[in-house]
Amino acid sequence: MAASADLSRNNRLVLDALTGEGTPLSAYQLLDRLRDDGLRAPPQIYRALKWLAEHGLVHKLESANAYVACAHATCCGGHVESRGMAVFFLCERCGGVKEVAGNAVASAIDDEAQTLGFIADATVLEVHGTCAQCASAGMA
Amino acid sequence: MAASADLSRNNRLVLDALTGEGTPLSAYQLLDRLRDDGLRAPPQIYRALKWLAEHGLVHKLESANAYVACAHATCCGGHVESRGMAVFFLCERCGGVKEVAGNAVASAIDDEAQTLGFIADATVLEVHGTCAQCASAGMA
DNA sequence: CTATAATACGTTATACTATAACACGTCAAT
DNA sequence: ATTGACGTGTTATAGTATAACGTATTATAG
Repeated sequence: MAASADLSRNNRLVLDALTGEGTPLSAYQLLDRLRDDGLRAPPQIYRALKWLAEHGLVHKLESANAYVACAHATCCGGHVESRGMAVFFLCERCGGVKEVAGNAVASAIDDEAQTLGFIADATVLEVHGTCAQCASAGMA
Repeated sequence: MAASADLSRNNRLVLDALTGEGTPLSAYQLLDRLRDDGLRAPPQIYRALKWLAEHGLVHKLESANAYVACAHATCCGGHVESRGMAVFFLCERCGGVKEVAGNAVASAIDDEAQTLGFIADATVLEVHGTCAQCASAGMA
C-alpha cells in the first residue's frame, strides 16, 4: 500500500527532486536537476512522472505544465484518493502552491454534475492568485 | 461593450471557427481549418486566441490544450465575468464540453481561499468524465 | 498636413512540452 | 531455458506556444 516503498531508482530521484523543491517544477527543470544523476532524456522524466502520478505521489498542475509532490503523501506516504479532491492554490508572486482537500468544493461540483447527468471521474481545480504571505509582504 | 462588434478579420475568423465547431479545438486544428482564409502561421492564431480570451469570447481548456467559444457569449454577445466562474465539463467520449456558471462552486472555493488568506484572481475548473448523452448511449 | 502612437497583420525562427518506437538488462515464475 | 513483466536508455519526432522582426493602416495631436 505504501507506494513510496516500491520506488524504482528513477522514480525516487524524480520524487525526491520534487519533494526537495517546495514549488512546482516542469519536466525539463527536473531533467536539468537530475542530469548529474544520470537522467539525460525526457522520456525518463515523463515515465517517472506518469508512474508517480498514477500512484498519487505527484500531481500535474495543468495550468502551469508543472508537477508537484502530493502534499498528503509527504507525511503519511500514501494517499488513498477515496473520494478526495485536491484544490491547488498557486501564488503568482512566489511560485508556491498550496494543496488542500476541498470537500465542500467537491460536493458543490458533484451537485452540478448531478444536475447535468454528468459522470465525473477527474477534476482539475487550480486557483491562481496571491498567497497570504506575499499579500502581506506586498503591503510593505 | 459588445466586444463581438469590434472583431478584426483574424479574430472573427478564429471565433467563427470555434463557434461553428461545438467541441474544443487546438490552436493547430484552427490553423488547419483557416489556412484557406489566409492564416498560415501559429502566431496569427495565438494572437487571435489571446485577444478573444481577454475579451471573454473564448476560453482555454488548460487540461486539454484546446479552446472553446464561450457559451455565454454566443447568445448575448457579451460576458461580464463580474464575479462569475465557469465550470467546464469535458466528455471523454464525445469530446463535447458543457460550460456552466457554477456559483455555488465559486463560493465554496472563495471559502477555502478565505481560510488560507489567499487572494484568488482566476480559477481553472475542468471536470473530466462522461456526459449524460454518452452515458445513456453507452448502455445500449 | 505630417508626426506620432496604437493596432493589426505577416513571417521566420525558436523555445517549450510530451510521446512513439526501438533496444537492452534483470529477475522471477514457469 | 524460456517466457513475461518491468525498468531502463536512446533517438527521433510530434504537438504547443512565443520571441522578434518588419509592414500596413488608421486615428489623433501638434
